[in-house]
Amino acid sequence: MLHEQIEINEAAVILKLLGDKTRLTMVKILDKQECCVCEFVEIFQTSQPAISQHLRKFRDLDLVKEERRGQWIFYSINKNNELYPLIQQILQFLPSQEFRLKKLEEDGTRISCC
Amino acid sequence: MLHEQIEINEAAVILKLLGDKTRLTMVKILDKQECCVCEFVEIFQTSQPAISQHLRKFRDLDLVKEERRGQWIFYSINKNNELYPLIQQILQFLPSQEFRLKKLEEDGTRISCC
DNA sequence: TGTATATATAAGCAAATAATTATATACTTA
DNA sequence: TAAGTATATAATTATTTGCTTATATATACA
Repeated sequence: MLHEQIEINEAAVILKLLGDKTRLTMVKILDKQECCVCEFVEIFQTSQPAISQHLRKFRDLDLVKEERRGQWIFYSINKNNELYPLIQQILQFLPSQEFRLKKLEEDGTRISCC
Repeated sequence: MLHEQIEINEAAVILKLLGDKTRLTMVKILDKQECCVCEFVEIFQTSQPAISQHLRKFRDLDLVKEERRGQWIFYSINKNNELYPLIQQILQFLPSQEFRLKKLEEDGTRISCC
């Protein structure tokens, strides 16, 4: 067995968290680059509170790091989290989502903040 | 990239399915041995319809195979499912649940069917 | 054939979840 | 300091989920 073991209950919590297409996409993006709230709002064409609430769930599990820079708060994935190896394995199966940020750039909507 | 890619939406569906401690434990067990409904009822100390409903979700995604033998229906994991490689990776992080069936045997409650 | 056992399904309900709307906080800049 | 922007939080609501109870189906066996 190569991995640190994760208790079933704890694993179920993280899997449920990732079992939402918005959050799963967010994590896939954050695994490659940091991102601020306004970009997620643009990418998912949803409300800012909806995004903030998804991010809070990640924060509550210490899965992301946040760093304020001026008005903006940048989120990145916390690779030190004990659950990160599991997350990383899962993300390997998912297609790159870099096109989403590329699209923002092309549209000129990769907002001021970034 | 070693794996077949899985669309984000499809991955979110399976992760949500695994994001329940009962179902996650069921899959971990089924990955090692087939099991019938009555055993799950005993293991989880829950109702038979509750177990049947969990199993139906697996069947709907073709994640399990069922085989009737007399009165009993034995479930096993469908290793041919395109999502199985992802599931297998996830299960690697989880502690063995074989003790649960061992306990049934010791208790003499590894019921008539098995 | 009648009764018992194993399983599935349907209906109803309570809890959990995810969105919305409204508001608060923090920072920037004029 | 006032106005604007980015983000968080709280309250409300709609939807989803997982359980229960009741019932149906399939098989076994006396």
